[in-house]
Amino acid sequence: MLVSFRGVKRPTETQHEEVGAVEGRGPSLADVAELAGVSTQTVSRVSMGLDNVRPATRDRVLAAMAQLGYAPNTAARALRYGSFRTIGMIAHRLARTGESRTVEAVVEAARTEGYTVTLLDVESPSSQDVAAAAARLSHQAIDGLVIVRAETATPDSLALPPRMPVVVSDSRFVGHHPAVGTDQAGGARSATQHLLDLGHRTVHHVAGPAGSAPAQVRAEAWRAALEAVRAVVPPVVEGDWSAGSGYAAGRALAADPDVTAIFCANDEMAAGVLRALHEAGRAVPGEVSVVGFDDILLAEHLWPPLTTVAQDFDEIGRRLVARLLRQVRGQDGADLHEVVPVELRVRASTAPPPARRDA
Amino acid sequence: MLVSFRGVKRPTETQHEEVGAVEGRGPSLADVAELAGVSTQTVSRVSMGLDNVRPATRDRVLAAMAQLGYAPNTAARALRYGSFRTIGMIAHRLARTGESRTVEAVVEAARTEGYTVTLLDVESPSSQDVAAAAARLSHQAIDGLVIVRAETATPDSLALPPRMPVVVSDSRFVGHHPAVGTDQAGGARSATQHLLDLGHRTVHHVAGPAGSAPAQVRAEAWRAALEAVRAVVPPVVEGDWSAGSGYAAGRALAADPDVTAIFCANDEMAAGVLRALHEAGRAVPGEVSVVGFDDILLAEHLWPPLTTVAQDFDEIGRRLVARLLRQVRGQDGADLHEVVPVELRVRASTAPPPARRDA
DNA sequence: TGGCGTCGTGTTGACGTCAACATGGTGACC
DNA sequence: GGTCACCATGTTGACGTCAACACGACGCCA
Repeated sequence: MLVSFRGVKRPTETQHEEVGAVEGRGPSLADVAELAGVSTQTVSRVSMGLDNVRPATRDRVLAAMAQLGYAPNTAARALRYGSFRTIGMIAHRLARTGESRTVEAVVEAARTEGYTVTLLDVESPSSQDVAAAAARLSHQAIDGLVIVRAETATPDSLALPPRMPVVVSDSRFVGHHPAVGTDQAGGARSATQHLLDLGHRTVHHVAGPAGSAPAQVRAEAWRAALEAVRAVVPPVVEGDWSAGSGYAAGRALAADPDVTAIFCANDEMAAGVLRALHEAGRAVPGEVSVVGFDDILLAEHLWPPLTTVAQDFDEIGRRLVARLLRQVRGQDGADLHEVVPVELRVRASTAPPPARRDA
Repeated sequence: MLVSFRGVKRPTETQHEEVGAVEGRGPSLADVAELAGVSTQTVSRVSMGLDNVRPATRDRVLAAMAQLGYAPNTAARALRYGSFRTIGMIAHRLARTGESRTVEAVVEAARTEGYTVTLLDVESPSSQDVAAAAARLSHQAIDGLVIVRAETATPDSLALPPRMPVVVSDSRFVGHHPAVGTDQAGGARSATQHLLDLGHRTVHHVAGPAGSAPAQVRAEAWRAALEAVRAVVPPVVEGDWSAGSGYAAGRALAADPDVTAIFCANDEMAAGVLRALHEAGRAVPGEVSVVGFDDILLAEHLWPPLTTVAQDFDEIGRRLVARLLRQVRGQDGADLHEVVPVELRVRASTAPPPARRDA
């Protein structure tokens, strides 16, 4: 776990080059102080905007700062304060909509708290990769860690640096760490119920990868909703969240004339399903209804506009940050799982099933 | 520009609490050294994995580290070395596809260089906001700065902290700072030419916001391609990159029976245009052809699959990071503008125009 | 057996900042 | 006119780490 920090070349010989030479470091308080003819402490006070400095002195210091191009050294401040005001965030495939929306929300929420976010993308959502990423980040300058969709099952909690505050979202680590997540089950249930309410006899499901906890929860809620009305539970078609996998699943489903309603575990896969249905010449929603999950920005502008379960990414981001910062401040240790409600957005991709041939 | 760094409470009174108490800081080299009965320097050597420590001593130190849960203090290391191995990145609306793809690519490229990325989202792409964000980041722990799509025109270069290496992408700051960008003009030209080659008499354009440099470049190249063949240059319909604005533009265009080909400045707006055309009952590509720009992950799964200009986000990310790190190492000062080539991906949304009524 | 290199480890100081305390000067009040 | 408070500013030390150097013990060779 202990990683060398080498490779940072720093000129040791060149003590004080001429003005204008490219130095490895910028000017320090001491440099400004010398130029302004005051002590470093006075410069520090000016730098922090304290008001117990005589205006004439302040002006002199500000002039010296400007001349030298002084900028405070963050490392020194962080060392002094013991905090970086930075949150680490681990995500997987962050260009995917759900992730990027969450990232944006967390960045935004962190900003309002005066924190910035350091990002790490892991190649796979496996426990090892996430743990390795966490270890890497722990060597970076962070005060806490947000882990988004660390999907693969893990036997235990993460091997994190001690004392590192953590909050997770939508992950297997729920139960081991404080968590904030979407109401996956409620969303899947209402999506399925919406289709049943429209008169569909049953609902097919294009699921996320088997190792993904949210995928499992969504599939389970879908199944439960069907069983609650004694509907037939068709076999699950498994995708990998990508539109391509949804397309593949959609081609299979489009070939089955009995399929009239499809609940997709996310909007990208729903887009693929829609394409497959179009290609097969099956009308949406005339012959087949489709529901997604996430409400990505494009959902409303797919064809037809997609009925979907909207996740409140902004709220999740806010709560993740709030929860983490409470830990950072030593106020929150409970491994609670907060659930953020979802909302079904009914658009044009769902309708009652076609008149039954055998009716 | 100088911002206070307050609000970080740190217990000054409590000197050395009992073991188990929640401390603001973790154990330091000194704590480990005391427990292991060695000097801090020896602990440091073990921590860095140097081999000039007797195995017995090393074991003792490692045991002490484990017992105390030691993790090296990044601030102190950064102060010592003068580097954080962290890149700052400023983006606007980063959940948008182009941005999130770039973010992902930069994060990935940075990782292979042993750097992590600190992210800052700005509310608007205006110069002030970007400058404010840069000032904020300069107080964070970064070695350099990547600015993505700082779109709004600016009279001058950014007011950045002195000595801060910067690289920009697709922005007005091109010319003032080293830049890496997509071949906007080439992409727009080939998109337009593709439609002309199919036999369309002219091509309509749904542009990005007027203040955006890439939007202007794309529009200008579209215009030039039309003028080169003496085609009529229809008025530009301006959007704001969002699918919703594309939808609005599409409704207007769909009402005009003379429109047979539309080049959209990005894929999201193209999705909105497609929806508007579908709603208006105009066949794509039978009556109207549509081309996008970006090749977002969903482009292939829109209906019909969208012909678009693919940006090589991974390559851009790699070059941005490489360029920035060269500056960080003091090897690169030229304000060159690197251009990354694009590729037209022809899919199903483009076809020859319908037979002319007046032919 | 003396000189010398090597190996393991300890000591010192510096990175830049800022809180706490110290100092000296000015003005107010009785 | 002396005491005291206050203000502007300076001095000291500590945050945690690590490079440079110091040092003692041991082994080798002449």
